[in-house]
This record gives sequence, structure tokens and C-alpha cells, in this order.
Amino acid sequence: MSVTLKDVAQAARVSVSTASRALTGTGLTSDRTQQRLVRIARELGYRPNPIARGLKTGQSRLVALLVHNLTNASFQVMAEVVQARLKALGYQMLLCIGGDDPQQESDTLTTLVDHRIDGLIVVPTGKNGAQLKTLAKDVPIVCLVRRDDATDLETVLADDPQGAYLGTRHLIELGHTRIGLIVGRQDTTSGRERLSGYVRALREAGIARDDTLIHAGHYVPETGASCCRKLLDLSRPPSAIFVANHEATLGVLRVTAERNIAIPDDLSLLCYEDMPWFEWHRPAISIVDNGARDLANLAVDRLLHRMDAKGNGSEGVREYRVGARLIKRDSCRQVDTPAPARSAKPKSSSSKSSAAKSAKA
Amino acid sequence: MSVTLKDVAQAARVSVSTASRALTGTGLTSDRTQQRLVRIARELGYRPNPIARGLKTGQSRLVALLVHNLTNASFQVMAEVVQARLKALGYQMLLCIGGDDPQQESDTLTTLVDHRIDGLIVVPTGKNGAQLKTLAKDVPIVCLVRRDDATDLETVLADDPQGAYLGTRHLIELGHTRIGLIVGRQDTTSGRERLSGYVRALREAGIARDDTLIHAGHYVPETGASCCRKLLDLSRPPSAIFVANHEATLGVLRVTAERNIAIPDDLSLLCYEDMPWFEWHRPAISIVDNGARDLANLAVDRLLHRMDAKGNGSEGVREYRVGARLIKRDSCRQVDTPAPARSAKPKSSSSKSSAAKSAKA
DNA sequence: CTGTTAGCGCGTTCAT
DNA sequence: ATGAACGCGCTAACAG
Repeated sequence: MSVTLKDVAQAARVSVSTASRALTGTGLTSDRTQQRLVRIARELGYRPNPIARGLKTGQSRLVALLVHNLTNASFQVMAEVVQARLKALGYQMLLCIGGDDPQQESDTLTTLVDHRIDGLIVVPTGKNGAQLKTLAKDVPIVCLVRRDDATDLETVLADDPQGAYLGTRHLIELGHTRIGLIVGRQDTTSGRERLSGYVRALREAGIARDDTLIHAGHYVPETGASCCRKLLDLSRPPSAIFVANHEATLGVLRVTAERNIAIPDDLSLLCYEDMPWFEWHRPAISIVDNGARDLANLAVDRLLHRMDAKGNGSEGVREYRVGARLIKRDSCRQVDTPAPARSAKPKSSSSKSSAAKSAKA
Repeated sequence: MSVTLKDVAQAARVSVSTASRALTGTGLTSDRTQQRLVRIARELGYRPNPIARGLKTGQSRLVALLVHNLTNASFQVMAEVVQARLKALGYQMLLCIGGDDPQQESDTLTTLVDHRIDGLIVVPTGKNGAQLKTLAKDVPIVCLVRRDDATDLETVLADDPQGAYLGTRHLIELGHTRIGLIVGRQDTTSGRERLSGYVRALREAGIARDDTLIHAGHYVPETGASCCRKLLDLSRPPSAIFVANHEATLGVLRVTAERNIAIPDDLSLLCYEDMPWFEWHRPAISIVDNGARDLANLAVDRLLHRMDAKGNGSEGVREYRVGARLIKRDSCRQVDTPAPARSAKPKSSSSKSSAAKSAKA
């Protein structure tokens, strides 16, 4: 069916071992036979069998990427980046979808090590720390986007505290003082950190934290919808909403559409993580970009590093941050600051703001 | 490091082969030892090594899915479906991204067979027919969404002729007579078929085909933008645009936004293939659904079938169609038919319906 | 029903 | 520098 090393050896009238050495380039062969074998192998269309090689070497040229889903735009670009990077190095990517479900994650992990993957980039649920820790002894692992607190694995994180801070500050600078926050579950790294960034920006601006403006929930559109409704139903609703829970964005958009709320005229909207259509949407949606591409690239870098330095356990930096950045588009507008209510906390009753036309640039 | 079959055999005081038979369940062992071995294996935490097994059996429990990208929403759901289905059967999905690039596709294909994949579902570029044909001798292959005309591989297609027909007819029924079409490359199955469906609907309605209204192009947003501009710049621009090139949709939306064209008031818009945000968009975008989920499921079914019936070459049906369906939302509106310019086939002249407010249901 | 033997394709000792 | 022999972990022939 397919030509084996033996075939090449026979054609070249050498032993399999010489053929092996010549083709793997261990340098223990004369240049002449080396080149001859390479040529013959190519002529015969020889392709080394990764299975057989793997059985011997314990490697598979397979690297796994385990993410929660493919709907999340960040995971999409990460998958594409990882696949491209790895392919260039002769690895095949094994993309797995864990659904943010601990059980599924656990199952997948065992399957993966069964297949003797050479490396793993994982967005952990956080519930399988023990298992991950064990696996890490056998195979290089890099955590991405989320940290698993039960482990001390090398981790590549977005700079969520900064991102949320930047976004919130942006809204504050536009004059908003009541800023709704819809954020992810507080048992996840990003959920907590984005909240903290939001709080910090508020505190710096001397704005009192109002917990009725803060909603945390699961990573689904429905979260966005229900939280958004709650915010809008407040006696004093926010003038801006910061949707720092990526998947909740759709729900928020639905509710604002349902209620005929004009963005940004009636409500400013800032989202976290880009989606391809955000910039084509009308109005184009301003975002805090988490740098998915950079995150993936860095994760690959770190993984390759650990795969090279095989055997090395723990040493040096174990956590990296990829900076976030604010991308202003058209979904946030300047509002009248009724009065520089900065002193202690005597907000001036924001009577009413006639019409601050959308300041587009 | 990990416990092998030998370890289990020793612990049970039997030979490796007995252990193998007992655990693989070939039934050639006494029930007693069978169960005993299963128990011992579990106690020891034995996990069979797929690499070693693969070397022997020539199988890998790996099934590849090769798509063009992950941005296309259809490919996303296909990937998720395929992964879920396969995992349930003990296979691992090897997701590969070919970028609709023949060279990349070719490279990936060879890598995949190197890894001795047990099956392949591929969205072919159409330029590697010969290679696919060769590979098909070694591994079951099912083509998805696109046909590779150079092969006679089993193929699961969307019913694009019907989908395009349904969509076009919908617009016609709403009173549109000048319907712009932005469609995919004519060297692809779907590109051609969608055009044909559009043409058929027009013909049935007795509307003359106007080639200035028809644009075909590559699967990128830019295509949508430039084609959309051309359509709008026509002396007699269309009252509706059917974007039957999925990835071009974003470009169309941008242009309409740039030009401040209200949808559906100024222009009706119908798109092909759903995206998660279409229904949250404002207005919610009507679409022709290609049934990505069904397509993927059927492809998996067919692949599994061929993987079971190993050795069987060609027999029976080789092409399947998954029906398309129209999903009406809010981006298409009824228009006044200015005058029954219908001579040829005098359908009932529905002279005018002054203001048929967007028929929302 | 079980144990022995052989070999999948390759890398890596040993010798030479 | 090269060849012979061994074994990775497992399954599938063959005997018994």
C-alpha cells in the first residue's frame, strides 16, 4: 500500500538502520549515502509512518487544542492560529470542544493522552485541576485564557483587569456615571478580573459602586438578555452598558432592539472581545479587544518552548499577560455631564440633557 | 509511566494474548477470566495504547474533518456536530483548516493519511481530485458541501438549487422584479447551483434575466462590498438583493450602512446560510438555511457506513441532498408593483397595495 | 479456551 | 560508517 523504510533500504541496497539514520538525519552516515537515500526516498514517495515512529519514540506529532466551543469568536481565531502555526512545524492540531463541561473536559483529556499527544493547549474549566496536574508530568501543557487555580501550569492570560479598566474609563470619560456591567461567572478568572477592572476605574473616578448595576452570569446569550432587562428596568437605569461577557452580547442586542432603544443615542454599548461583524454592524460596536491572535501565538510559543526543553519541570515565569486594547467605534456616545459632581459624592440630580448629538469621532 | 497490557497480564497471571482477547472482547475467552481481566485492568487503570494498536491494525481512531475556515458559521456547526458524533463513538476528530487553498489542501491530505486516519470528511477545493481519488482507495472519504467533479466520491450536498429558488421566489412574491444576486464563484458547485435556482425562479415568474444584476465572486466580504456598490450604482438599481455568497454578507451590510440605506425600507436583503447574530440583528435578517447541522450529521452517517462496510468500493447512491428552507425574518419587505408590466405571462395584476406594512409574520 | 510465536514500521542499541 | 538484532505495545496467526 504505502512504501516503507524497508522498501527504501532495499532499493538503496543498504540496511534499514542506515536508511533510518540517513533519513532522520542523525548525522551518523556518510554524506554520500545520506543524500542518495534522501533522493531514493523521494523518488519512491516514501512517507515515514508516524504511528510506527510514535510507538518507538513515544511521540505523535499531534498537539491538542481544547476549547469550550467554536461560537466564541476568540476561540475561532485561536484555533486558526494554532493550526497554522503547528502545521508549519509539522504538527497536526487536534481540536477538541469541551463545552465548558468538566466531565467532557476530563474525558477528552484522557483520550488525548491515550493518543500520546506531544503537547496541549487548554482553556480549562477549572474543575479538573488534579487531572491536569497529573497529565502535566507526561506532556507539556499550557493553559489559555483561564487559569486553573488548582495547578501551577504555565498560563497565558488576557489582561482582563486592564481591559475592563480601559473600557470602563472610556465610558466614564464620555461622561457616563451610571454604567451597567454584565460580566461572566465569578468563579472564572476572567469574570473576576473584569469586574475588578470595572471597579477600579469607578473608584479612580470617584464614582460610588452600585451593585444593582452589576450582573454576573453564565456564558450564554440568555444571560445578556435577562441582565439587560434588569438593568433597563431600574428606576434609575444606566446610560451605558459594558457587556464584558462575550457570549451575552447577543442577548443584550436583542433586548435593546425589542425595546426600541437606540444605540448610542439612548444607550451607550461597549462589548468585550471582537466579533467579525461588530465593525459592520450599525452602529459599529466599540469593543475591548482581548488580543485573541496574540494570545494564541504566545501560547504556541510557550508550548513549543516546553516541548523542546523536555523534562524540565518548573522554572521561571509561569504566567503571561497579553495586553488588551480599546477599539472605539460608534456604539458609545458622549453624554452631558450635568455638573462636575466630583467632590465627596453629592451627585447633582442629572435633571435632563437636551440633546447631545452623537459625537461620532 | 503508564500501565501496559503486559502489566495487566502479569497481574492476572495470564498471557498477554489472553489479556488482549479478554479486553477487546473478541469473545474467545471464558467469561470468568474475561470479567476478571476487565476488573484487574480497571483496578490498574489500564488504558490501551492507540498507537501500538494502530500499528498493528492500521487504524487510528482518528477521523479528519477538512474545512476552509472557521469563520463561516456553517463550518462551525459542522465541526461541532462532527466532533460530538465521533466522540460518542470513540473517535477523535482531527479538524483541519484548508483555507480553500488547493496547495494547503493537498499538503493536509497527505499529512492526514500519514497519520492513518480512519475516515475523512472534506469540503474539497475541487483542485485535488486526482489526489482524493487515490486516497479514497485507502480510506473512506465523504465530500461535504462541495463536489469534486474529478472524483466519484460519495458527496453530501446542500440543496442549493432549491434554496436559491425558494429565496428568489420569496422576493418575487413580495413584489420585487429587479433582484440583485451576489453569488459565489462559478467554478464551485454551490456557486453554479445557486445561480441556477435564482434563474429558474425568475423564469417561472416571467421576469427577464438581467445580467447586470448578477455578480459572482470569491468568498470574502470584499466581494460583497464591491458587488453591492455596483448594484446600487446601476441606473435602475434593484429593490432587493439576494446575497447567496455567505462570506460576502458582511461586505453588503457595510455598504448599505455606509450609504445609509435602510433595510428593508429602501432595500430588501436576503442572505444565504444563517449566522448566530442574524436573528438578533436589527432588522433580523431573513435567510435561506442550508441545514448545516443536517449536512454534518448525514456526512457522519455516510462516513460511518463506509467505515463499517470496509473494502466495499462503489455501490448505490453516491450523492445526497439536504433540503434548504426559507426563514423569514424582517429584512425583506413587500413592495408596490408599480404597474403590471407582465405582458408575456399575465399573472393576476395585483395593481398596488399602497402600503403593505412589513408583513412581519 | 489458552499460551506461544510472529510481526506491524521504525529507532536504537550493539557489534563490526 | 554500516549491518544485525532487539523492542516499543499490541493483535492475530498458529498450536496445544
